[in-house]
Amino acid sequence: MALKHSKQRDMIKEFLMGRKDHPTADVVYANVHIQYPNISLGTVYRNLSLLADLGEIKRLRLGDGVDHFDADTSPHYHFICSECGSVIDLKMNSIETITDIAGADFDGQIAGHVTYFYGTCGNCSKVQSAAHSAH
Amino acid sequence: MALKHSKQRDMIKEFLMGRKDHPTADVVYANVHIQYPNISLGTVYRNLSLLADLGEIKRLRLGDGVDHFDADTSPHYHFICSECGSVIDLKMNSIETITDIAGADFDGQIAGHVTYFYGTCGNCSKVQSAAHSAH
DNA sequence: AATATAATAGTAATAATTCCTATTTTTATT
DNA sequence: AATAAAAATAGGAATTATTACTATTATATT
Repeated sequence: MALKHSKQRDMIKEFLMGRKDHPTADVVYANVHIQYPNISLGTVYRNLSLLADLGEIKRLRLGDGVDHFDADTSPHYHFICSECGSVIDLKMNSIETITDIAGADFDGQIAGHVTYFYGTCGNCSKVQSAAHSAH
Repeated sequence: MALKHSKQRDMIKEFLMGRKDHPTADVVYANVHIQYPNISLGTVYRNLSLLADLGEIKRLRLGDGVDHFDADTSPHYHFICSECGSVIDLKMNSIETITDIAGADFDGQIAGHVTYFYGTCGNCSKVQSAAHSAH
């Protein structure tokens, strides 16, 4: 049961901390694999899950069918672009009150909420308006 | 391209309209299969996706790795119980303002948000406190 | 150094969902 | 009612993300 140190886990965490684009498990694998060629995909999955269970990273489910991971565990929200799929941190005021609003007329215990926003990111918006004006 | 009528699709929609528990594709299959024994699982999946694309039903992704479906397309929010997995409609005031809050300092276009709440449902809360007081 | 145990690599298995194709249904037209 | 065109189906194969299995290796403890 006692946790043992592993180079693979260190590299996975370190890689994730150096990124702000919320990569998926296979992106983590592809990158760590460059510096540590015989790491296995199973090890990446196992450690991402372990780190998430320990609370050292966060697992993001953003409706695209693949889990994303984030080394930033501070409370914040995400935007996923419907065009290019990129995941972006949102700087925004707190919306924590929604848990109270939801619990006002409910007989269970609300522990929390999952929220993410979607639409067209800044880059894709620019590309679209450029393509439009070119016609 | 023109849509053609099918008994299978009717039965799937009808079944879904008679339920308020947001079943998954295989639950839909298991039930419709009773009255229409040679319907295939692929047909259930295809029609659920088609109906969702047409906007006649809603596809719910609630973080449990399986898609749920809801015949109620009016805007409302869901609660998923971490104990028993049941999905419950929430009657609550609007939280639509969160889209504006999120968009205040963002350079893309926010089209909408996905929010669901989790915790312990009323039933499971009762069971827990009963088990606790029995000690 | 010896031992115990956690972690790994590599592969097999699982689960949800989508894809494929020959056949059947539906719908429009005669 | 018969014909023809297109959509939908059944059944099974394929895909994708993820987890499980197991013999071997790495880590930590005495």
